[in-house]
Amino acid sequence: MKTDTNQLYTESLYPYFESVLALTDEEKQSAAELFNPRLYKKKQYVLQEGAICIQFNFVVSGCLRMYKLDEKGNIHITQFIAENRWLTDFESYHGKKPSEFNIDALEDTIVLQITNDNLQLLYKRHPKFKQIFMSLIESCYVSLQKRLVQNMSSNAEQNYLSFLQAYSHIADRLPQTQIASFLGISPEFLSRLKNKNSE
Amino acid sequence: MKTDTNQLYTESLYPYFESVLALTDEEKQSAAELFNPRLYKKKQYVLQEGAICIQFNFVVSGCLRMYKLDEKGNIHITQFIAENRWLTDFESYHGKKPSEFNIDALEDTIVLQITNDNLQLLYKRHPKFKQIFMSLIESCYVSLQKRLVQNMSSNAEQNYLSFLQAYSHIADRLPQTQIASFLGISPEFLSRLKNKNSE
DNA sequence: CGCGACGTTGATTTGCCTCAACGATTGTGG
DNA sequence: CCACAATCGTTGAGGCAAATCAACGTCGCG
Repeated sequence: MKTDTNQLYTESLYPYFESVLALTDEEKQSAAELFNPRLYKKKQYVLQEGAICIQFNFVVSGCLRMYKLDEKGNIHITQFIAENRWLTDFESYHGKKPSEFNIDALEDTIVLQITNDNLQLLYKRHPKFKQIFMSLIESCYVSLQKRLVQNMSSNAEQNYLSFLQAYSHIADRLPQTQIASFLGISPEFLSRLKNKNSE
Repeated sequence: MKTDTNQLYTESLYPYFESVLALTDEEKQSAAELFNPRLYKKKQYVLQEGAICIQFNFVVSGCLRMYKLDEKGNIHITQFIAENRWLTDFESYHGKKPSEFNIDALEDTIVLQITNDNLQLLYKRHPKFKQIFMSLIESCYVSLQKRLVQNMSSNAEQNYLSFLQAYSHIADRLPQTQIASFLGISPEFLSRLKNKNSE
């Protein structure tokens, strides 16, 4: 039995789905039943390295980061995911393997979650969702590839500027240290870049 | 009407599909009908920047590279794709948009190609292929993410060494200039790294 | 209040690039 | 089949982008 609150959150899910394919009320209803809302407080883990990523997350409000620790303990941020975007570790979620990544909340964050089993159930009930999630994975791939190319073909300053464009919706909510870690540069150097640009 | 030669090539396609899901003879037959073989000579373009990528390519033999040109004319290689692996520009293929990428052949290369329309037809005839291609896209995403993290968390020397491991099947067929471009370092510096390691 | 995260600035070091020159190899047209 | 061009790999000298280490001020929070 779902609460009214859940119903409220799932409302924010449909616009995403319908940007790919229109849904019937029945399809919306199925989705609403199979997603569960959850609140993560700032700094709380959504996924820890070594655990299996059992949830596919849709961010209703707030912001998550995904990162990997290297052998020296430095963190490397692979993703910032804020409102109306999706996040999971595909390898762990799909293959039920222990994850190499961590996910935590940079702000208090409300997500809608679906387990892999429930996602398969959703596919079975309404094959249309296969198209939708295939399109979702594709767009994740495309943006990752864009980021890789951007990184390879420019210096830190240009990468920072194009980050500001691509992440204009959340850039001012992110601490500089986090942005530096995402860009793969030191916080000190990012600080110098900013000053240089504002002169 | 398909030739015996085509039949021969498509044989190499089934093992890939069946590593995800077992196929019936009918499903194999449908796939064989909808894929077309094509030979690209060394240096020949498979896709040129600005064109729409209408084919999804499965490499039967040989090796392709995908790359992007930056404003200075430097090339940045995003992929090396050899035997039994897949290559397309998803954004262009799916969205029918002009591509930002180039694909060409590093060796004489035989590919099996399917257009997006035929792929949709294949999905319609046998929905099982949706699962298979979804799994394919996922694994593309996963390996791209691994590469990004590897790149961010290590220096050029370690990146080179892990490239050799990850690409051990084709590393010795690739010119050093190409490998340098893939790693995002200059050919001169790669040369110095190699000498350093072999001392 | 006091501690820890954050941002800034300076001095120094270093990883990697650029430019240039040079052999070796491949390939190609006459 | 040879001659010449193009591509490839190597090596040296010099320069720059970015890291590192260290010190310090500010702010938010328990």
